[in-house]
Amino acid sequence: MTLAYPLDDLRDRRPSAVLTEVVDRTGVRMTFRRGTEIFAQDDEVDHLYVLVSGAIRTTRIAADGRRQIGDFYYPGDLFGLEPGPLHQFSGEALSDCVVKISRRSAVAAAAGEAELERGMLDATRQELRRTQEHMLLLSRKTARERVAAFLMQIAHRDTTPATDLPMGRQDMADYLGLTIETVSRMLTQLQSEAIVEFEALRTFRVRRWQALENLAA
Amino acid sequence: MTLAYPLDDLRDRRPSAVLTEVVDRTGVRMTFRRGTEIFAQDDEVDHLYVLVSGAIRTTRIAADGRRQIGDFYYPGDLFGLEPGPLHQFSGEALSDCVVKISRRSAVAAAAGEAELERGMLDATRQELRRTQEHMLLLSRKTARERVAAFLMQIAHRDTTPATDLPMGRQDMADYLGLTIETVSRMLTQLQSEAIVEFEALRTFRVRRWQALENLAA
DNA sequence: CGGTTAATTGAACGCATTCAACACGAGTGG
DNA sequence: CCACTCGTGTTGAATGCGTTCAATTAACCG
Repeated sequence: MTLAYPLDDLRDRRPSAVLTEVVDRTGVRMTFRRGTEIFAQDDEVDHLYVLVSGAIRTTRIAADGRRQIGDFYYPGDLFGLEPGPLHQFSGEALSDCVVKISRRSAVAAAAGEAELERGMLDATRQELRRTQEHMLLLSRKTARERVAAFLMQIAHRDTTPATDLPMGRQDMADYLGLTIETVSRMLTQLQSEAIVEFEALRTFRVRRWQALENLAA
Repeated sequence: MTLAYPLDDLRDRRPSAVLTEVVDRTGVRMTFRRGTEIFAQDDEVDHLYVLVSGAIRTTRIAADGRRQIGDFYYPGDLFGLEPGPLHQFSGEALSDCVVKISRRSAVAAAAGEAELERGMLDATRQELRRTQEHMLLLSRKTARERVAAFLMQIAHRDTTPATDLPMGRQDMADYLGLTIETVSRMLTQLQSEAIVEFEALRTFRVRRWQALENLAA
């Protein structure tokens, strides 16, 4: 393997982390305002994106207008990865954010074709796993369980006591396959049972972890 | 790339097709009786499977007993591919079937490590795409639309006028995130509207393609 | 502050589920 | 050939969860 860039300290990382590192180092830094599009549905897939700060959602609009959120991404995440040559989802900034972007060919040049492929495989696998979990949530969970699982997932990723929700209720609803009203009701319910507590509309704190875990099933 | 097996005629195929071909040629041929398990949930992922004849389902049982079908596989399909080191799904024979099985290391030896990885990436991408479509079906479609979409998907894959359903109603229900009763009702409904026609419990014929497509949304 | 968007709450509705009974088909044995 | 049984699928009636439609409240931002 020939390296056109010093990556020796990356050898022991998992393959997708190498990609992340390369993009973070060599990619073009771009900022996106809250609500703007980073890539669009039907765009060609040619870049790798690493989120530096802020939060991203991937969205898909069906022909009849029904909206679905593919996933949410946070700092450090690689995103914009898709199974085909065209984007099935669009990528949008949930908040003002900083993204590092590289063309695939640039990553291949920096890390080697083999390393790129290894990283892509690893990253695609992670994506598949997330999608499978998401599918399970959608297929057999009640509204209550979905919302609980969602809050747990979000709260799980940061250590700070108060967790920030970068997305609005509509985004949560479209991710969970529910309506905005149902999401709101479940949040109220979980709060009234002292399982979570909302300090603001988009900031909450888990009060009873065990209860939340049991619910999330 | 060094080849320990003659694969020159495979050069122009898509990467996953190379894997399929290698497994089909060099793998161990095994037969499974209807209803038997080919690999189990929590088994180590170490093999590649190519279905020669019959049909397969992948199943996942949640802690609380809720059952979900990941996907159905047909002759020519590569299956048993998963994102992690352990199987999240079990693989079961829907009918008596013939499967060719290779260890990953054997495929790597036959086709080369790079070719294996390229093929795995391609195959994982296909898997991801199927899962994404499945997710869309589960998140925002009505029972009627789900059943219609399912029948269309099945009917689409073969050219014979009468399509065989290798799975029972319970499997359909668990794939579609519905109950067996709802599936049955929707089938009756679609039939009463002359959109499809059941010649037997597990054999149907599409009467009005356009109507079915419109429904499947 | 007022104006605007986002979120919550309430009431009625409807789709899918649940619970229960019935029909059908395949296989077995009298 | 019919009776019996078991597994599978269908149909019916009642219930309930999440949606829909509508009104109210809360948060955000100039």
